[in-house]
This record gives sequence, structure tokens and C-alpha cells, in this order.
Amino acid sequence: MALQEPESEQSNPQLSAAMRRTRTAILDAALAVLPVNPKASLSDIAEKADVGRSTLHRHFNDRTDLVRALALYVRDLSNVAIDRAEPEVGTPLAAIRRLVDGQFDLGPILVFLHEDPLVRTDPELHEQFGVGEDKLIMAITRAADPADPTPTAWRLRVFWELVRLGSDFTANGAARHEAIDAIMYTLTHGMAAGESR
Amino acid sequence: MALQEPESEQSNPQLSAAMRRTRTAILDAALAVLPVNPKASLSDIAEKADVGRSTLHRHFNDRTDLVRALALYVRDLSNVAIDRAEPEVGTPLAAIRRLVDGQFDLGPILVFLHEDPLVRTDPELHEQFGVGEDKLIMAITRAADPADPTPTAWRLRVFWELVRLGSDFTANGAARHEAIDAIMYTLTHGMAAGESR
DNA sequence: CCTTAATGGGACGGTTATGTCCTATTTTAA
DNA sequence: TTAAAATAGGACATAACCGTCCCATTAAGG
Repeated sequence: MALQEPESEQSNPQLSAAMRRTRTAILDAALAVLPVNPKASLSDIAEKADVGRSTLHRHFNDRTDLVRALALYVRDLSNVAIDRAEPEVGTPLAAIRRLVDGQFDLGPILVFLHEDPLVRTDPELHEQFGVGEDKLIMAITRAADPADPTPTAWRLRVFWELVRLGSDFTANGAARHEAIDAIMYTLTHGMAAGESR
Repeated sequence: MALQEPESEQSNPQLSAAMRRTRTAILDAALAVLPVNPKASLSDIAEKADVGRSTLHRHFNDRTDLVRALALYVRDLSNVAIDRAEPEVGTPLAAIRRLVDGQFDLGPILVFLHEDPLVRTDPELHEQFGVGEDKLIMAITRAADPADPTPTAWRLRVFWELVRLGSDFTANGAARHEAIDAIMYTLTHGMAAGESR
């Protein structure tokens, strides 16, 4: 998962370099394992991170601690990718495509987090998650057909689900660019010809 | 969940009326509980069904047994709803709308099943699940824009995800018809204005 | 009414994941 | 090189869930 590190993890003054590395390794392992197997044990995650289970417990008191940290970690990754996509530059569609491309790899883990009971219930966490979406909403609104009657929240969810669906499609053999093309086509045309066209 | 019972459950010659009732109650409980909490215990499901845990175990040997039966149960419910929608009648869009309406309540459980490791791995079950989708694929193909370059499998997945998203939206306060309207608009127009329009 | 079918509830052992603690070893940094 | 910081690994108690079995009670059907 070659993604830009968010600085909130890169420069954490609290932790030594070594501890930051293992902490990130654990978070990356959780990032990779949990979407595939949502009920993976902490042993599974520790093993994937090449780390002893006791070490994992030293960094994260319990499972909810880990999920909580993972949520913030992923949120940062997502926000960094949104910024790098420069959503306010160029044509709306080009911006959307860059956003899709940037969020593509995050699709599965974002869905896992969105469905996790902890993230769903914890109000603070849930709120914090929407923070970085402002620019995304801007871009979606900029690209929207003025005649579109659906609420912004709906279109936002559609965006995320299509991104995740695209990620999932590559797992079934499709190439990344094919998946992104399919996302873009569906985003711009839907999948059924309306009478008005 | 006021859905048409599939006859495969209604008239099972093997079971007495009483046992069929409790069996269906358990399946309905699982249908309601599992999408919300995918790792609900068998106790949770039995409790929701107003049934002792031992009774649940009498009907379904173990958890995989239950999920397996649930998959077939839901598949039947879905197929009944597809038939009732008469997907080959009328304009393509009207047919799609009827299909969406018929599958609306099944969205969450279908996603749960689609993601369940048992359903994913068991080849027989996985195959059986695609059986009833033929008419759905027909209707989607009938409604498709001839210029749409995306594969049918992709559009099928988009259909299911939008249905599930709509169900999810009602859980957040939206009215059912609003959700269906949003689904239909997105299915026919997407959510971003393309250059070609 | 009486027999049989079905259920409810509880007890039990086995398994798995969890969280805590301790110790020996390795790595890091001064 | 040496002291401190991290880690691996294992032991341990706890809790949850599962699958099985048994028995008393209730409901159903002849």
C-alpha cells in the first residue's frame, strides 16, 4: 500500500522513531487485514505486522483502541490523498477522476470502518470523519448536474460506494484503470438510459 | 418484513406446521439481525426470534447450517420479488423501478450474504445464487444505453449497491419513496454531468 | 383425553480470543 | 561500550460462544 504518510503520524513528538515505525506497521497490517477478514484476531494482525502480540498490546491497549487509531490513521490518509488530487483545479470531471484515483485503494478499509460498530456509535469519531470530506463535497457539487434533485449526502455515499466497488472489481481480475473507467462512466451516465436522453 | 413467502418454505412436506413456523421465525430473525450486526451470536438470533437457543440448534445444526439455509431463503425471497416485478413488461425504466422496489428491503441481507465467507467459498451455493439473477440481467441489459462500455457484471453490482444504499438511507430518516427516487435518478443520470451532455 | 411432538432452560466441556504480567533478548542511542 | 528502550515469547486468568446433551413443561393432533 504505497500511500503518502500523513504528517500526523510522521512527526509524533511523543514517540521515538522505532516506536513510530512499529506503530505504523501495525496500523498498516490492520489496514490490510481487516477489510478482507473483519473479525481477524489481534494475533492475525500482529502476525501480519511481523510483531509480537504483546507489542501490539503495548501500542494499543485493546481492540477498540486499535480500531479507533486506525480510523484516525485512515482518515488522515484519505485527507492527504484528497489534497493531492487538487479537487478545485481543472474541469469538474478531471477533478473527480483524480479524486477517485486517490481514494481507490482506501475503498475497502473505509467501508470496514464505516460499518464498524465503534465508529458508528462513537459520536466524536463519527464527526471527525466528516471533517476532511468538505473538499470532496465541493468537488462533487461542482461536477453536479444543476438539475440533479438528489441530496448531497446521497451523492457522497454513491461516490464512496462506487469507489469501493471499483476496488472490489480489481480483486476479481479487472485492471485498475478499467475499474476507474467504469466508475467514471457510471458516475457520469448512470447505467440505464433515461427517456430524456 | 412484509414479504411474499416463497413456496419452497411455505410447503415443505418434511416439516409440521409448527416446526415450519419456528423455522421461519428463526430465519426472519437472522435476516433482521445479521445485516446490522454481522457477528451476532446464535443467542442473539434465538432471542430475536423469541426461541430458545436449544430450539435453534434443533433446526440448524451449527452456524454454517443456519447461514446456508438463510442464503437459500433469501434467494427465494429475492426471486419471488423479481418475478412479481414482471421485468420484461413495459418500458425498461418502469421495469427497473419495479425491480428496485421489490428488492429494496432485501438489500442489506443480500450484501451480508454476498460478503459472508461461507457463501463466497461454497461453489454450489455461490452458483445457485446467480440462478435467479438472469431475469434481472435481462432487464438491466434491456434498459442499458447501447453506448455503455461497462461490463454487465459491473452494472449488476452497481444495481445491488444502489439498492442497498437506498435501504441504508431510509435507516437515516429518508422516506422509502425518496430513496427509490434517488436510486432511479442515479441509475439513469449518474451524479456528475459529463461533457457529452 | 391422551399420546406424541416440540419447546424452553439449564448444565457441561471444548475452543478461541482477550487482556495482563513477567522475563530474557534484542535494538537503540548516548 | 554501556545503559535504556523496545521487543518477543510465553504463562495465566477471564470471558464469550459454540455444540451437545438432558429433562421438565407445554402445545398439538388423533
